[in-house]
Amino acid sequence: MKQSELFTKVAREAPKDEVALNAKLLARGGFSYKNSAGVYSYLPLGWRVMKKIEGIIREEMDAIGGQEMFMPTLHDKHYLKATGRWGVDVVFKVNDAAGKEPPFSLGWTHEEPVSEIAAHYVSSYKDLPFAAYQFQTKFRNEPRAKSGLLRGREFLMKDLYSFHASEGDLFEYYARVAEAYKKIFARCGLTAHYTVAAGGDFTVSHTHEFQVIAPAGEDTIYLCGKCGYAENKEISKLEDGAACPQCGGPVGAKQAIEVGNIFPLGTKYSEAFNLRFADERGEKKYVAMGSYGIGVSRVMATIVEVSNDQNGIIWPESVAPFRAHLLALPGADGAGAYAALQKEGVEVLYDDRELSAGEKFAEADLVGIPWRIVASPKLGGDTVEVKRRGKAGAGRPASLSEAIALVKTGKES
RNA sequence: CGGGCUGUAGUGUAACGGCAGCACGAGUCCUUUGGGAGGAUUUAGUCCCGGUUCAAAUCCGGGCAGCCCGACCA
Repeated sequence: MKQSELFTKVAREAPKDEVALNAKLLARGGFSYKNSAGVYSYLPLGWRVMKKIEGIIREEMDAIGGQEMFMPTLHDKHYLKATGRWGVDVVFKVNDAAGKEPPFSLGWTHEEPVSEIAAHYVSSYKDLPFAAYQFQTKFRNEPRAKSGLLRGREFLMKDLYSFHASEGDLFEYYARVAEAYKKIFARCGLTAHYTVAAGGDFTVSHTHEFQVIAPAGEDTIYLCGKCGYAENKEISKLEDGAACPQCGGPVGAKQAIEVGNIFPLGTKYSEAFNLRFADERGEKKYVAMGSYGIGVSRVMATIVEVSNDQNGIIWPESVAPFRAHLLALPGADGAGAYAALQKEGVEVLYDDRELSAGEKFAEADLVGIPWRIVASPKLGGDTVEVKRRGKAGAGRPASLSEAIALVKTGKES
């Protein structure tokens, strides 16, 4: 797309009410806009990143048999009352008549609705197992929104729920989801550590989180430097410098961002919604469930936290809003290169604006698109410059066709 | 939800209880053009409600909002 047509603009300064690096960079680049504390809009550039992340998650969920669906935001109060979670303090209640009990809550998670739906369709062991997921806006009345997009009152989440005839089958699937999560975070350019944690309001048993080491993280984990085993401080009996319970190596305390979690729920929710099946002998049993979340907006913010330099964001290719940023410096015409890139199917943002070279370079660095192609009057007619965002020094001159091949494949010809 | 801090233009700041000003940004035009260039011009503000006062950005009360620490959490 032509940058002159993009309705957002890059800002030289960050908003004064943002402290977190992710929020500063995302706001400056025109990726996000804060509507109120902990409530953000995703602007065209930011939404493209979100869609890329969503696409990666969707592929991996589909690969483990997840069936995508979409559940409501508005939840009748009988759902949370059934599981004793109506009183959870982060739940937003929606009022109607004054003085009456609010009839609805806004969805903060979806174990209850999905359990009720499953109960409607499941009657036999032959109906199991299955797993369903959605991308849905979650609402949580955080007493204190903070850390920019890392902790909002409203955020996009992928939530997967699985249904099984036995605990054994549940844990088998649980391990498959953990593998899928590892792939997702790796594909998003993140190093996520599989971490033993507590279940909070979701389950009494221990659960697992995926934690990305970052100073902005709200969690402290004890991570083994040798084997990678990790425990969340909230349940851990370890301390900094202790011996790893798995391999005896040294564990270190690290600040980390929780980008995903997986919960073995057991039968808590199936009992509340009478979600039962008849086994091979006709005996009624409760379905064993698991739930598995990834905060999509948090993943985006986490990538920004760990992938940047003093000039701005450095997007991994897999989630970048565009693959290439074509800059037409003053006196140069980038139209031919733009057409050629589009013809080759390269997602390209074409900076066709009348700005000085310095401004274009500075803005391009901030926006952080992986491949930069510069058209300049200093270069010969069909020659451009190619540079990888984050690489030092000037770009490399190349013919337009060489440049396109490089951008498409990421490899020198 | 407890504790703290702060609300003047998009950002940063100034104004004794006495005309709301400056810089940067943003917009328009001209000149410039390889790392945020220069000139002209325009734009835009005292968070809200009430009180005290001849007079309130300034003092008082209440509200609202934002940020930070804690508790809680994808």
